[in-house]
Order: sequence, then structure tokens, then C-alpha cells
Amino acid sequence: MGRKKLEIKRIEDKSARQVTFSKRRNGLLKKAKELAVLCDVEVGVVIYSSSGKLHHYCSTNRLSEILQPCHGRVDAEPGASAKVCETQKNNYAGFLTCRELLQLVERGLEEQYADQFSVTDLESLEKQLEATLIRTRSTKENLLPEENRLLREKVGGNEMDESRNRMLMDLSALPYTPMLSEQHVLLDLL
Amino acid sequence: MGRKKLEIKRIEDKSARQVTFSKRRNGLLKKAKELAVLCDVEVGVVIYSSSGKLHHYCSTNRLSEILQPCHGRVDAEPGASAKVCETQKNNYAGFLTCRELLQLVERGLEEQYADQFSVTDLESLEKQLEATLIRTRSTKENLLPEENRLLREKVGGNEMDESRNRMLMDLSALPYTPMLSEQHVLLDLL
DNA sequence: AACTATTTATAAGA
DNA sequence: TTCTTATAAATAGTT
Repeated sequence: MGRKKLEIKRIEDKSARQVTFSKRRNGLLKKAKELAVLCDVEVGVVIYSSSGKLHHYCSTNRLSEILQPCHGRVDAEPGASAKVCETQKNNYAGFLTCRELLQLVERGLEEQYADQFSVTDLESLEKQLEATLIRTRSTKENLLPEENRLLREKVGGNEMDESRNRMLMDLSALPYTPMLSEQHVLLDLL
Repeated sequence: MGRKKLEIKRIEDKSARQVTFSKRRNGLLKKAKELAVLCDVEVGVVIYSSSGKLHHYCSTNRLSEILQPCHGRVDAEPGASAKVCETQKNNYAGFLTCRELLQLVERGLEEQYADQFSVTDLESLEKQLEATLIRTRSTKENLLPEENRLLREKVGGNEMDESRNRMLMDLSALPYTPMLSEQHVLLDLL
């Protein structure tokens, strides 16, 4: 985009690099905001300029807290930052949400990508993930009938409202795969 | 950018929102990469789609280093807050061993089993576990050839000892399943 | 910082 | 879904 097509490689001229950084940083942050708003998703962007300055965007406070637990220190008062970190700590003690839990796994994997994990470590992780996945499915399948029953009750009654109706539709959209046969196929595969 | 100017607000039509998400997510990740290369800066992008799937880009191997400015580089004021973050560092997944990581997952699931999670929560967890599982396998497959090479080198030499021998046998016992086809079958299944 | 010539991204449509 | 295309947006080089 510009007078000439630009090859994507490090811009050697420092001044030109700085100008491009400024333009494209703004562009990236703008795109991130648009994506978050248009598609109603959580987006986080973090940029460190070579001078060490931090630029970032987070579509929600929660994401910001999760991704940058100590980020508050960058622009907040020392006292406040300590408070943020304290809160964070408590989150990790045992009150993980579903999403936060998986974020931990994701982060752990990133670390492994670095270099320090062996094939056998990954084998172990893989096996445990398989087991966890199967257990998650099992739990879901067990909950389905009960949730369905409750919903039918609501629908059958007179108090059915819009939100309940939507919940029912969401549920019926879930593909039902019998747990046992699924396990067999999975295990054969793996 | 497109046939018409688009107002930046949540796209209500689900299908259209999904299409736009897919396009703009790719666009954002591409822009992030370009910025990182052109301007020689560190960039991290994280996107959670509403289905709970994680998409991300990171210009360096160590995602956590970028996403957690707890490493002193950006630390404005040292002292108390730095100390807090030092403590907190130890609580994060990035610094957990493989085993500790999975223990966290197990504990999190136990919490969920209690009662407070819905079918849709579990659906989301399931999806994220699938993605993580696939990524774990991919990493393993990538590491296998190199580890094999190193082991063969050792075995070929004279310094081969008992423990090395055992490692080799462990490795050769690993079933090798090509990553790509495996992904396809898995995705079809799930 | 502004200004444009171009390239790039992408909204609709096929 | 995937490709096509008209148009909007971003931006490289210039002033």
C-alpha cells in the first residue's frame, strides 16, 4: 500500500523504520479494535518498540488482566499495581474459569515450543490431554439429558420467554455423539 | 474496504459475522507479522473467537515474555512492585513443569464437575482441549526426527550406555502418525 | 505532519 | 465454502 510495493523484511534505515512503525502500529491497533467490535470477540495486541516502549490494545479488561497480569505496573501507581497482582494471584489459586484454564495450557505449550521439553514430555502431555478431553465429553454428555429436561419443562410451561427459547435452540444445535463409541474410535485413532 | 463502507459495530447476522471474523483475523495476524519484521519489534496478538477457539501470533518463541512484561524490561519503577511480580512469576504456567500444568487442568476440571458449569461451557472447553491436543502432537512430531538423529548418533558411537539405550527404545515405541492426515480425521470426527 | 499514488484488505456477490 | 471483483482503507514515498 503505497507508492511502491514494499518487500517484507527489516527496514534498515532507522528513520524510515521509525516512521513505518508509527503508521503501522496505529493501523494494527485500529484493525484489532474493529475486529473486536465487528465480530464480538476478545482481542489483545501487545507491541514493544525497540526503545522498549509498550503499546497495546485489549478489547476487554478481563483479557488484559489475564494476558498481562503485571501490566498495570506500566502506567499505574505502585500501590495499585500491587493490588492488581494480589487479585491475580487469587485467581490462579483455584478459581479458574473454563477459559482461563485453557489459557494456562496454551501458555505452557508456548514455553515448550521454546526448547526445553523433550518428546517424552510431550507424549505425556498428549496422553493427559486425551484423557481430559474424554472426561470433558463424558461430563457434557451426562449433563445434556438433565439440561434438556429442565428446558423442556420451561418450554412446556407458560413462563417461557425469549432467552429460554434461545437456550433451547442452542442446546438442540449441539451434535450428540454417543460417549462410548466415540471413545473407541478416538482410542483406535490415537 | 469492500463493496460498501462498513460501519464499525457488531455484525448481527451470525453467518456474516463468522465470514468477516475469518477474513479480518487473517488480516490482523498478517499485519502483525509484517510490523514485527519490517520494524524489528516484538508483537503479540491473541484472539478468542466466541466459540472459545484461540488464535494468536507472536513474533518471538517466548509468548510469555511478550505477554507478561514481568521481566524487568518495561518495569518502570523497581522495588516493591517488582518484588510482587517476582513472586507472581512463580505462579504462572509459563514457569510450571509439564506435570504441574496438567495438574492444574485436572484440578480445574474437578471444580467444574462440582456443578457450576453448563453444557456450553464444557463444549467450549472441549474445543480448546482438541486444539491443544493437536498442537501438542504437532510439536512432538516436529521434535521426533531431531531427537532420533541425536540418539542414533549416540548409539552408533562407543559411548552408548544403558540409559541412552533405554531412551532409544522408548522413542521407537512411539507410534508415528502423520500430523496432517491425523488432523483431518480428528476434525471430521469431532 | 500532510499529501497522493498505489498497494492491500475486504464486503458483497457468484 | 471458496473465488471473484468492486471499492474502501492503509500506507510508501514525497513535500
